[in-house]
Amino acid sequence: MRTLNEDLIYEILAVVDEIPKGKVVSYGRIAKLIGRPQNARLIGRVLSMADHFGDYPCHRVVNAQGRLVPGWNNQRTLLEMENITFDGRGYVNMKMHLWDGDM
DNA sequence: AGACTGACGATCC
DNA sequence: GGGATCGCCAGTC
Repeated sequence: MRTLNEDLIYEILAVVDEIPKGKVVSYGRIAKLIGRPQNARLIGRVLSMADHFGDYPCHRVVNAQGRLVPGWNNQRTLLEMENITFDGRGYVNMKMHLWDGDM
């Protein structure tokens, strides 16, 4: 049986791949979708190695504050290309771009 | 087995 | 709205 980790990766990447262009999702939102509402940190962990599994729009995943990935300054540029807008501090406008999820 | 860490979230101030 | 603290879960040392 696959380790919990492998199953987790599959589910997370599936959700990430479903994120429409011009939208962003918080880690907590994905965590809830995969059935681990309190494991939002796992999303980031998996996404960090998502590139090893394939090409996924991990740049569309931000935290609940709308903050981008620390150390990945280029993420903002990628999001701007997707018509994502930012507020004065460089945070994503969650109110406007937060993906509905499974709605 | 135990302790620390982290692409987080919610709460409190 | 922003900064600080606690809580969760899994991975890593």
